[in-house]
Amino acid sequence: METSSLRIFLSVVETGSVSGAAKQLNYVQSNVTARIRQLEEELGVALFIRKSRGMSLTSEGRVLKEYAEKILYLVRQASKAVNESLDLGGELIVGSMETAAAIYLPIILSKFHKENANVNLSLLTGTSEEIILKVLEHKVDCAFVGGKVNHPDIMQYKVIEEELVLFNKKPFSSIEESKNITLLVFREGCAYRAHLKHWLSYYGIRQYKIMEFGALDTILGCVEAGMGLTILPRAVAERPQYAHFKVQNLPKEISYINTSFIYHKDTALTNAMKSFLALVEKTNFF
DNA sequence: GACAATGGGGCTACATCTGA
DNA sequence: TCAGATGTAGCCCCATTGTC
Repeated sequence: METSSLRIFLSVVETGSVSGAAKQLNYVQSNVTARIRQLEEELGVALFIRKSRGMSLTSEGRVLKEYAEKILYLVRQASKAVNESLDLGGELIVGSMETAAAIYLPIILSKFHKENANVNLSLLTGTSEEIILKVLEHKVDCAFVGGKVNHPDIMQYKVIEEELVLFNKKPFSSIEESKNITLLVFREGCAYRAHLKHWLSYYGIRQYKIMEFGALDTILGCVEAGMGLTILPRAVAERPQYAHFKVQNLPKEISYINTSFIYHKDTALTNAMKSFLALVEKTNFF
């Protein structure tokens, strides 16, 4: 069994079809079909259920998927470790939710870069749920996410307790004004979005519209235009570029959320990873 | 029309053989 | 011993077919 076969296998799993995998890998469809067939012959089991539109995993396929992800992760780690031993620096992929990427990461990443100039550092942003999934799939080495993560494979510690505040063009004088509002939020899976919904249900407000965005600047631009409201850490309002926003406090019971630093318990502690962990530990986020 | 499977043929890497 | 020739296996692409 070759790693190239496992890559093709995982691509079919990810895209849900042979043609999708072929497009993703820049192969022709027949090549992917043949490689999957070879893998099935080698293992003596069917890995996929063929459908008229795409393929889905059999129970044996699901077992292989788990091992294939681990094997390819180990191969990547081995490559990183060898690069480090050759003093090539290796690489580190850091995941983060948008706000942490905008507020805290520039400080950490610039420090890390100064101390580890030969490490190829990548930053991947998304919602907390998306980033946690990527940590579990070993697609990022470590990450900053909102809230506490309850998963046995995740190592975590609190880096900061954020105070969340309401960003609205005209602050509410009473909660009655918040009926039929528009929420300006990140995609489903964002910890702040969940907190905002929690805040509304706290006051029994269930009628609202939702507008989703992918970037912090866009959300705040829409708040400024009077399109709706959002909740974000107070640290955002303290940034010079956002200092003109008038923010409103939330009830204390629901205004705090932890930002956690997480990594997979099986993550290989390469020099780059150790160095980043040490930096996060000694950084004062307040 | 979209998608998977199959057959045929080209290309490349590797092992083995052969002759100088 | 070494360089070139030959055979084989594996991977890939193209064209085509079958299924839904």
